[in-house]
Amino acid sequence: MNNKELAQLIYPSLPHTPEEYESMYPKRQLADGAMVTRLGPSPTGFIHLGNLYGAFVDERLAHQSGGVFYLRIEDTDDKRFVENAVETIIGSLSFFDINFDEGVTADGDIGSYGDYTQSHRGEIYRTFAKKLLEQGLAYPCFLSEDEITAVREKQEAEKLSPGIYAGWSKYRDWGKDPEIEAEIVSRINAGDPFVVRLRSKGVPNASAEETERHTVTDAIRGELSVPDNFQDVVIIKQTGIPTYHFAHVVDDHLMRTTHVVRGEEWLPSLPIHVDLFEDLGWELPVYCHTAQLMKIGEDGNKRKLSKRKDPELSLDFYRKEGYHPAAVREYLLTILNSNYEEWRIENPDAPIDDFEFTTEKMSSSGALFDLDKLNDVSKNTLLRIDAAELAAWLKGWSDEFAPEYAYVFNDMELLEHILDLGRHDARPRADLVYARQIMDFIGYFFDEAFEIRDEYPAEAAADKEAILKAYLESYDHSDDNEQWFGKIREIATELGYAAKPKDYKKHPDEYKGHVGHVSTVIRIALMGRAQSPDVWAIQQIMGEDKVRARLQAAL
RNA sequence: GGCGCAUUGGUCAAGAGGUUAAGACGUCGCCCUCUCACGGCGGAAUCUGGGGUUCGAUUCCCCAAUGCGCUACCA
Repeated sequence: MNNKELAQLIYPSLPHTPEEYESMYPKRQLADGAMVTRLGPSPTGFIHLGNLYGAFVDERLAHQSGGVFYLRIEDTDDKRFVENAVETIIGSLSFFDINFDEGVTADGDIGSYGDYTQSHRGEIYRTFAKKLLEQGLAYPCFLSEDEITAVREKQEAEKLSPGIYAGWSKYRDWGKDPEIEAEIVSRINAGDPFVVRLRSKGVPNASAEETERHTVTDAIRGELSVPDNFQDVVIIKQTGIPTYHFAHVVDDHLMRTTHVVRGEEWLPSLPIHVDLFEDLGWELPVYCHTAQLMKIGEDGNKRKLSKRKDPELSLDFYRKEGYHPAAVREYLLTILNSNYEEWRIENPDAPIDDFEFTTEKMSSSGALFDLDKLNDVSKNTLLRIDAAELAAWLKGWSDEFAPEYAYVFNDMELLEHILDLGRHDARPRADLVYARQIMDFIGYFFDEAFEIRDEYPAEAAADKEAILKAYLESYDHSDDNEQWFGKIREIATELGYAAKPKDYKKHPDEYKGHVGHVSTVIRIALMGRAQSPDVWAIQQIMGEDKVRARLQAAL
């Protein structure tokens, strides 16, 4: 029996030939330089910051070059399936403005390179596996789990590389031994379970000098020197479903992906993929192996972000806290491309997509996630969003994640005034960071959240009533900022406080305190806290009634 | 254990065979100022170590250390 007959025995009926698939999925008609990228999540539905980081690279590359970005569901591991995962994935990403042109959607596939769900592509994978079988580049393997374990133990004892490769699976050389050939045929006929393994061409356990190497271009890391693969990896599992390795090669070829963006954890299996691409006679895509996002662990060491331990890793964290998606994107870009911040300083108002993203500027070492930096980026990002938009966005956030703040949104116009406080000054305030923080920051405007939080300053606590009484009596809501502060100065002076802090600093014995202490008393009565934006501006937004009521209550 | 990738301040990082080794966040101090924020000025803080190559290396090479990853019919 020859290879062809064996292949026929294993896969007797397949609807299409490899050539037919090639013509069903022809090379894409795209402009020069247009990149085709893809995101291939498994359907656990869990998308974390690391996924977003990678997805962002895919999205930018494709959309910046006039190419195509598509979603493929990689569900070759049936144990990982989670209900509604696809919707969750698409939803999480679109929240961050990452949208697909093609692939799986909530209402079926879009695009002519599908099916985009790997578990629906069994016939395609089997067709190409059959081709490899016919050419003797793959073989059926009946090794049981126990046998494989035994092999590995023996290899460990002999200090050899673990795995199935030349010399370790009798099925590999099936053509040479009639006895094995007979066994294979009878077991296939008997319906025994088997896997299809790649018959690798590399020399097992060769020394560094003897190992053949291939040069592969990585758009992030430059030229990679990849050794020959000698592992007979499984390409089709017992279930008939391909492994990642095989699915990656077949899909990315047939879907005409030009750039494969994936985490650096794939680097060690690159030899397998190179081997497979060569066996199938296909051109290699450009690989972009991204560095992992890390986090500092309890032990002080860097470590990969883990979904169990790190709440800030889950995209939900940002949504629940109310980080604006634009801020998260902005932050991600600062760690993705080292020249981004510089660009942003030069182009403070440009849309983020105007930035020319390049893989060359990506770091090949893993970045540590930095919440401080995110917060800073977020402050500046929010400054670029106008109050009405911000208010609407906050409402959406509250509706979904924080209904306890519903009272904030009863008067949207009022909210806009509050949010705009000090934002249009020559040197705008930057104190809005994320929704939950904003709710607290502006809380004193609302009776529902108002509380006296801070202590009255020691210098003026004794005069609290006198100050507030005098203030209330002199209060004129139509005073402008200057008139208003003039009155505070008068009150301060009358009660024995310095009208200017400097005077008090120079002659601390001559005064009880200074005008700052007096205004702090007023600030606390009105806002409940010792720190706030300009009191006059706040009063104008609050309205006279509320101002008088608060002062009265504090007496 | 084997293999792969990585290593510039606390964090993100630019950088080139000869530089006072950028910048941002954070931090500290000062200024502005009725508080805070904003803004301005200034400070502390970095090339993992050891060998080479070289007149000279943080930069190139080797080794080591450390970190991360892979070593599945997971992805």
